[in-house]
Amino acid sequence: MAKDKKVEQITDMDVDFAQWFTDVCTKAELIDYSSIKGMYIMRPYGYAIWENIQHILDAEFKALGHENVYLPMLIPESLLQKEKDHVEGFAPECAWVTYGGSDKLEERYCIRPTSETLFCEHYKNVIHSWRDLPKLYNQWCSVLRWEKTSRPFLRHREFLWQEGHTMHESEEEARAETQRMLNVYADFMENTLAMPVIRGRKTDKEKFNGAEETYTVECMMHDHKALQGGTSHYFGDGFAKAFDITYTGKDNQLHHPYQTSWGVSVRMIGGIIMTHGDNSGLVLPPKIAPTQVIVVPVAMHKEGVREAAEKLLETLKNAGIRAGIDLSDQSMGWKAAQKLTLPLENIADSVKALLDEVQKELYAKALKNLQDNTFDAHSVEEVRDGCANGGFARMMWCGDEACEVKMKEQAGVTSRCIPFEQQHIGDVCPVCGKPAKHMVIWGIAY
RNA sequence: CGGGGUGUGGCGAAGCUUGGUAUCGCGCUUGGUUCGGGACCAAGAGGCCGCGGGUUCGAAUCCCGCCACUCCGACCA
Repeated sequence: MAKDKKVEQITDMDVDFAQWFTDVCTKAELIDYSSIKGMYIMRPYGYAIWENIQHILDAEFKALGHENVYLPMLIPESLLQKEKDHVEGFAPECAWVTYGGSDKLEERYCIRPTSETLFCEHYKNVIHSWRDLPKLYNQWCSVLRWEKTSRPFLRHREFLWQEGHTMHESEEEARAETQRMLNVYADFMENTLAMPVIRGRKTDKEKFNGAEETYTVECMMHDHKALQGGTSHYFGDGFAKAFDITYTGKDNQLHHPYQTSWGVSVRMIGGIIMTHGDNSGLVLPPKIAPTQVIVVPVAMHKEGVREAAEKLLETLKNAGIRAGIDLSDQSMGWKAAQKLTLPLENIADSVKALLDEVQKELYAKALKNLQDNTFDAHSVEEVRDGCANGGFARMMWCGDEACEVKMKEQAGVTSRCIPFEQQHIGDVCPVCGKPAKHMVIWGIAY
C-alpha cells in the first residue's frame, strides 16, 4: 500500500546505482525507449506523475496571476540570433528544420530548445504602455536539445517542461518575481515531493546563457550526487534591448521592461526516483503518487468479498484518496505479499494518517541523507577526497572563474550554487589564497 | 564526440569460438484443479536472431558499415 512494489528483479542500488535507476524507470513502467536516441516514451504511470506535478504547479502559478499561452515550436534562425550569448549557448545543440514538404526552406528553423526569443518577439508586439505590465506568461510544452548523452528523465533530447516568461516595469519587481518563483519551486519540492533543497545562486560560469542572474534549487540524490530541481533567471533588460521591446512609462518616456524566466521539467521525476527509490523499486511520496492506495481483496471466490472490497474503494475515493483495486485472480499468497492490513473502522482517516506519515518519513530520510553527506572543506584535496563518491562540500571562494575551473580539474567537482544561507567557514579561497567572497556548495552533478 | 561492454519471442538467458531445421526459464492465452501467506496440471500462441551489405550451396554464428542501449570521459542546463 502506498508503495509500488514490483516483484521483478532490479539491480541492487548499492552495486550499480545508474543501472538501478534505469531498471526502475523501465520495470516500474514509467518509460519505454523509442527508436531514436534520447527520445523516450512516457508510459501511463510515468506520465501520470507528470500530470500531478502539472496540476499542482499550474494552480500555484495561476493563483499568483500567471496566464498560460502557447507559442510555436519553430524558431527562425534570424530570431534565435538576436541575443548573442543566448545563441552561443544553444546553437550547438539545436536541431534544424530545413525542408517544408519537398522544398528547401529559404531560412532554416530551429526546433525550440527554449522560448525566450519567441516570447520576446511576441512581447514586442503586445507591450506598449506601463499599463500592459507586468506580463506574466507561462507555457507547458516540450523542447528539444540534441544532447550527446541521454538518460531517462534526466537528459532527454525532447523533454516536457514549463517555462514562465515575465516582463516588468522595474528591476526590483523583476528581481522579486525571480525570487518568488524560485520559492514556489523550492516549497513544492519540499512539501509535495518530500525533497529537501538548497536555494541559491549560480556562479557566472554555470548561469543560463543570456541571463544576468540564475537561481537554483539543488537537491542531493541517494548516491550523494547533485540534481538541479528548478531554475529561475533574472534577465535585466538585455533581451528587451536586443529585441527592441519598449513601453511608455508613467513619466511619458520610453523604457525597456525587465524580464525573468523560470522552469521545471520531467527531470524532476528522475529526482523523485533517485531521492526516494529503494531496492524494491519505485517509491513515490503520497502527495504526488498517481495511486496512493490499492485495495487488495483476497479469497475473491467467496461470496461478498468482491462487493465489500468495491465498497471500501468507494469509501476511500469519496474521502479524496487516490485509490485503486486489484481484481486479479492472483493467489492468496501473492496478494498477501502486496498488502498491509488496517481495520475497516474509520478506514479513510487511518489511511490518510498513514499517507501523511509516509510523506514525512520520506522527507526526513532525504534530509538526513543531505545533512550526513554535506561537509565543510578548507582545501581542494578535502573536496576531492570528500566528494569522490558524491557528497556536497561547503568551501569558501574568491569569485574568480579560474578557481572554479581548477576545482573541476583538481577535485572533479562543479559549483552547485552560492547558497542564500551563507556561513563563514574561512577567510580565504583555498584554491588561490585570495580573500573569499562567498561560501559555495561543490559536488558532482547529474 | 572519444574509449570499453551489449543487442536472440514481453522479460531474463543459452547457442556464436569450430556456419547446417530457433532452445531454456519466467510471463502470456485457453481449459481444469486449487486458493487465508509469493499455487499446480495440461494444451497452445508468440521470433525480420538490432538494421543494411558482403563471403558461402547454406549465416544468429564469419567480415564490413550503420543504429540503439549501457558504463567511463568530454560537452551540456
